[in-house]
Amino acid sequence: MTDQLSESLENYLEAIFELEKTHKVARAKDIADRLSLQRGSVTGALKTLAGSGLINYEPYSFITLTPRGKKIAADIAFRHQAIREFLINVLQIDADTAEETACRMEHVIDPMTLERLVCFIKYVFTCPRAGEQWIQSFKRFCDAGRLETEQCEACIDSIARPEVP
Amino acid sequence: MTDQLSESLENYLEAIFELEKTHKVARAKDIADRLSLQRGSVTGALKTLAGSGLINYEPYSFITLTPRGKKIAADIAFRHQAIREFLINVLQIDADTAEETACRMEHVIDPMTLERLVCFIKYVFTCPRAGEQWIQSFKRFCDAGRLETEQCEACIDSIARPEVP
DNA sequence: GCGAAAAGTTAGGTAGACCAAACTTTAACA
DNA sequence: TGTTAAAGTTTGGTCTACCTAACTTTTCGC
Repeated sequence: MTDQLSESLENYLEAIFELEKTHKVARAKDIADRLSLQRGSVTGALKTLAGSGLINYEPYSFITLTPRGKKIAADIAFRHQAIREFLINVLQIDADTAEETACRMEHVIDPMTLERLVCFIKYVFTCPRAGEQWIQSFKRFCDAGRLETEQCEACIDSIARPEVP
Repeated sequence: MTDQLSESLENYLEAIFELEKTHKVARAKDIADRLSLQRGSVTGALKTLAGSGLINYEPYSFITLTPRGKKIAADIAFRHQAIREFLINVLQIDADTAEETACRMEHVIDPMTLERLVCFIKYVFTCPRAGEQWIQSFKRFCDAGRLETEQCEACIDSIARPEVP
């Protein structure tokens, strides 16, 4: 009941969550397609999830999340989104790679790291010392393998100071 | 042969790698202890790894990594270390949590993300706009939930400009 | 409303990764 | 050097998560 879900079951729950959003209800076929599994594999997982009280499931009927299931699924989706944002906006990873990596990392990140990650993204785009310009410079740092020291002076001077009342 | 290792086998390889460093050779008992497994479980895994040419293994004898095994193990250890460093030095996660999270993430990070992560750590501690002071400010940002805007002016003025010849 | 296609389920099977317990080999020391 | 404890292995079993293929139910187009 309260024990935590396997990576596999988390994926099912996440798929149902997304399908509910786009299609109102989730069908076994769509879940199978989304996770690249055979239809037969889905049935067993649905029974497990229903047994844990996370989805409403009767044979040959539609599948919906219970309140408990929705809460957990939303949490998984949040983890996914936070990691994806970090990879894309901070590390400047391409969208496809970021998506795939987020799919794997979402199952292994702990609450503390998640919290800090979210906070860090916010910090980077809030603190005047960092920001979009600073991230663009990171991208060039990656390509060049070194800091463009000759532009440091101008870069530092360009920092916008926030108004303090 | 060339197919990639399961998370489980990566853990065995990493354990053997660390034990070789500290004890010269790895013994099945130590591997079992390190991974919190029963001795019986280790034997099977060792056969698999030997079959893949990653370790030297004869029944009742010591275990060592082959060159190929060592290369892979070193790569796993590098992934582990990079993630751990990021968590501790950038996100300011405590050492124990960072260690545990790195143990899980090392199996799912892709080469591109790893490269960028390593590069990002270097960037943060190289770019004058960031650095140790900036990270300390991040820590306060996490606790306070907001930027200490009233100190922005002084913070920006305190940035050390690198000498350019 | 009927028949075929699509969707869902069931049954039987495989593979990986583990465990517990019995058994074998090695090592240690008295 | 012989005995015994520790280390290593084997065996048989479990659990999860898949698959394929046969079968059942539902849905949809005519």
